[in-house]
Amino acid sequence: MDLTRRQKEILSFIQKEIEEKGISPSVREICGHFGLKSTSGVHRILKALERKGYLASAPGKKRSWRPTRLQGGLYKKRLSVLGQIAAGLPIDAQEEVLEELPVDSGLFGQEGCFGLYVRGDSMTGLHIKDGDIAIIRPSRDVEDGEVAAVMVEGVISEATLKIVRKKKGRVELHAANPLYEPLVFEGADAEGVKILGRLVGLIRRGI
Amino acid sequence: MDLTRRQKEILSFIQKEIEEKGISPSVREICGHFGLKSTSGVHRILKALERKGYLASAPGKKRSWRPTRLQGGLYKKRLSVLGQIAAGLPIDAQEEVLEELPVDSGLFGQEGCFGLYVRGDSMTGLHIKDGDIAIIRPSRDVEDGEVAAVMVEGVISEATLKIVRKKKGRVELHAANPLYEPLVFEGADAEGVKILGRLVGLIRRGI
DNA sequence: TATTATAGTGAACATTTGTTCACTATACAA
DNA sequence: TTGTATAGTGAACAAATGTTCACTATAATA
Repeated sequence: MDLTRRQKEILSFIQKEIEEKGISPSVREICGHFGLKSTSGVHRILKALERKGYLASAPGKKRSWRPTRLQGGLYKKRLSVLGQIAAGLPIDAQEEVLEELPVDSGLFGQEGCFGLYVRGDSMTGLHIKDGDIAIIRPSRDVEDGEVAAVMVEGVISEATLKIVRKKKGRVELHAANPLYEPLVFEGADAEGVKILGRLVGLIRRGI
Repeated sequence: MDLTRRQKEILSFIQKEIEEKGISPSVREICGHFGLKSTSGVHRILKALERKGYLASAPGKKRSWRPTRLQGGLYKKRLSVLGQIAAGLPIDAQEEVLEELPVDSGLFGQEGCFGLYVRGDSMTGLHIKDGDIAIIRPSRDVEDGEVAAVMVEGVISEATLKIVRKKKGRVELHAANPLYEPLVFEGADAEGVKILGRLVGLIRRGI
């Protein structure tokens, strides 16, 4: 019940194609990859792989040859989109993942980033639109003038994007839109400002 | 960006079929399941789901409609950034790849997309900044009013982002910035407008 | 030797299937 | 009202594709 060299080659080609492209190769595409000129030889090999239990197909249906065993693909670290973050919960709470984007989170400089759907028009001055996905790198603190995802205990119950301005003894949260007044926190109130992380990137889809 | 009821039904049917049977349903199988008698209506819905980023397909290939997310992340294809495209060269010329982003190009609805670095401020009205990476889906043509990467023979020697407006016998290329005058091409000149593809997404790094 | 399993070529067939075009209809908003 | 987005029907085209038949060739084995 062992596989011949050709059978192994074709089986692994099919696995690779499905992994890379998401659809199974046609018989002619398999021929092309191996420089073969006739489909019937490949078709016979597919039948052999089916008989030996490595492939399955829906007879007559296009691109239906596929492996029976799911190759346990270890996918790269993906980017989680956390829609709303309940107050007090740590960022790494996994229950809130709304979506996993097929993006290596290292794209934005460091792993461990996460995404937040942007709602509203408070950041249009920085060309961040409603519907965008803001990429946040977790951090307890940011520099003066940087954009951060923040929550304020008792005031803002979900994460919002703000420009953080630090003055002596107070913290100002500015929108990038003149229609919105800055929020100013002084003294003890400034302690309530919780910084979730710094804005490091943006993804926009469905334009 | 929301889905209609029909769109949700069809998306979830495709997900279920792939999960249960291992291959994507054909357009006619989708019709059959919902008791519809014509494929073109379903096809239009598939295109809508593609435009909204929920499905991807390999155009013309059988049974290639499949989810881009919320399902199995089998797709690892990366996104190539083509900085400048020399006039006359086909889009698929691989020599111009400036960078490979660790992003599944299916994130933006369809495989085969590529990126272009955005330079200048001509698209700030659409909140596209200098330094952004515009994600382009190759296409010979776009609908009136859509944003596209275009070249004009003898006038624009590298790809630029423009809003394409089609009138009778002429083509207008608008910037999304009142500082820039639209370019108007009439008659024979309109033939020189080469559309490289449609804007489908955006990535911003290093904020 | 004869037999068997495996591979490959070449041609052809019949379907499946994605895609498009031209209509119609409905709901909703400007 | 007009326009726009969404759905649906019906017909048709062109290409992709699985499958089969008839051949040849090579290596291993009884």
